[in-house]
Amino acid sequence: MEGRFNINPFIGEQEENDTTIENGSESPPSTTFNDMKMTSTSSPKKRRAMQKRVVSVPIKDVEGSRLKGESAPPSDSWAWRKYGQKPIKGSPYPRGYYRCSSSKGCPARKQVERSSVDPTMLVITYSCEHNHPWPLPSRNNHHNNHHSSTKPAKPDTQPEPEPEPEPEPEPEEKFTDLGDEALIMTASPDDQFAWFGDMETTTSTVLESPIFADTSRSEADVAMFFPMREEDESLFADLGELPECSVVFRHRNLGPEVPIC
DNA sequence: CGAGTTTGACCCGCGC
DNA sequence: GCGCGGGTCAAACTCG
Repeated sequence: MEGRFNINPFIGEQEENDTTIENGSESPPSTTFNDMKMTSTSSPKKRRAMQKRVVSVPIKDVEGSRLKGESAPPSDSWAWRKYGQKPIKGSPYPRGYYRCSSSKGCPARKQVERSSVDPTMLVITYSCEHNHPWPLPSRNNHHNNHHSSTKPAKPDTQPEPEPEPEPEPEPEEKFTDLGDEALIMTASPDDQFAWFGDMETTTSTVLESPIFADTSRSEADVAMFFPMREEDESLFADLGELPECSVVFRHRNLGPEVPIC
């Protein structure tokens, strides 16, 4: 685990605009850059609905993964390609923009910046088109294991932890049942998602999400998203607060992986 | 040579 | 209508 700090993109979420899209009923986005532009997070109006998840991670943990520089990306299982960086007003730290490079059409993106409030925390915002399922880290993505794509080179940029899965052709259907907002990702513990449990248990990851704030989420709700075995339950006991847009890790033998965006 | 990073410019939405 | 700020593009550069 050393070199890899896994930040869970599916934790903590913040939806900005879900009004435009309803379950993919909207015409399929061409997912082109132009499109993405429209989806940028700041404008809710015309921008394509994007699911956002904000994750705060103790930078320390990240650093741990980065043996060398202070910004070596916590290698997660996915490849992220940095496509921009900008100084953010009000924050002494720049924000890095990453795009999923694990697969071609991967719509997932993430923004990494150090919290201006708490410099020891790294705030990672994951975004994905509403229509798209969160990249599902399939077992096939092992290549990510060697955090390949992301070059370990970057010395002081931000970390990039995110599982970027392979964009499936028509994933929407998968989530339809789960609900537009529900993000359920399943993966075996030994898979890329292992980081999830790892992260939660070994790091004091802070989940920031409106949903969290809103304690209205009952355990029952959580249960819905975290159907797991007892052992798992205990493992994720602390995760009970995961928001609907979260990831559900299911053992392979328990059922198919179902990512929900 | 390919993949990823860096950096400046451009575009778009929002607030005043 | 204008300016600001955020987000993305794209060319150039670096590294394995």
